[in-house]
Amino acid sequence: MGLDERRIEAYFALTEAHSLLQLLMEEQLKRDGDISYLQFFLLARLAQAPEGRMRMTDLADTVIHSRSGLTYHATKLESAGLLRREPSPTDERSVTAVITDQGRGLLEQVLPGHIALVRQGMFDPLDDPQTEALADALTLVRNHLRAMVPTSAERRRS
Amino acid sequence: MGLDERRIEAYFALTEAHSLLQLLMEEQLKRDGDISYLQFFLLARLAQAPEGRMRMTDLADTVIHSRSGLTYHATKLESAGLLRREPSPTDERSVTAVITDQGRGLLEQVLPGHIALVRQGMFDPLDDPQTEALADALTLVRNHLRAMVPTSAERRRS
DNA sequence: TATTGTTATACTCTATAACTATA
DNA sequence: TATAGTTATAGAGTATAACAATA
Repeated sequence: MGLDERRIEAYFALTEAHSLLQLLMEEQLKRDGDISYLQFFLLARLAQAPEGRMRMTDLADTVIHSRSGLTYHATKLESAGLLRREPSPTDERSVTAVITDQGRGLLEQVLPGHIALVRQGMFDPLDDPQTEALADALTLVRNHLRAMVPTSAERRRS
Repeated sequence: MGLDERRIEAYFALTEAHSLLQLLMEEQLKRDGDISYLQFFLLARLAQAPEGRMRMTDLADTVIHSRSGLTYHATKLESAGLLRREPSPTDERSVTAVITDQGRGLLEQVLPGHIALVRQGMFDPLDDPQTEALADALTLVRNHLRAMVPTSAERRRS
């Protein structure tokens, strides 16, 4: 078939590891902040952006969803007071999503448990060199995939 | 916070890599076999089990879903002729899911494109030592998480 | 009593295309 | 004409608890 056993194993391990991790995360985030995994990621992504703000379309691309899907979640997060949407001054078609203080507060509330779970679930079984190697490889793969996957705007065109 | 930048980066890379990969997979599987990622995994898991058969509860655990969720998908796959359900001879409460010839046929139809995509998306950016290291680390993490996550029966009890 | 699988039900999420407005 | 975001709507998937049958 052209892809050796070792690689197939690695692929399935990636998928299953991520599924299991996500199951644990979903529980933790629900418990600590009554928030979904996806919404946590949206807030986390916003929080690390300059001034906590990002254009809707760019935000959609980082989380892979269709724009309508992002609108759906943005509406929910906005109702909960965790982000707000502002018109862009430079391009009036654009909307900028901004994380609120309350949104940052929720992140702070949820992050300690989240990070503890990441450490426990993902890094406890690895020593330092293995951790380095994993980080290096995953970063390469992620960057490669980013280039391969069309943006939400590109997908829409076709 | 106790978890260094490198590890947080690796964690986010895992999540994003898997999301991007899944987006590509979903398209490929839909196109080549009109099947979802989850249903592909159910069939693939069955196909690699002895005699292509597995107890419903065990199958649910490998794919992480609730039992009712598995019943939902098993019903769809059965309607499509891709698996069948048989009563277990040893325990009459149990149901055994068995992949059909048609199910194996669909896997064969879909696998070449799938494997090509795995190679292109996941392994093209890695050299051999990096691939080895990634496989080793992900396998350790996966096994560790398997032990951490309660089975569907255990989750039900609580 | 405990376990297996199913069902009913309500809910969340997703995806498409149509729509408005700005560029 | 192309792009940004929203909306309407329809469909897929999910989770819970209640259920019947068996251990």
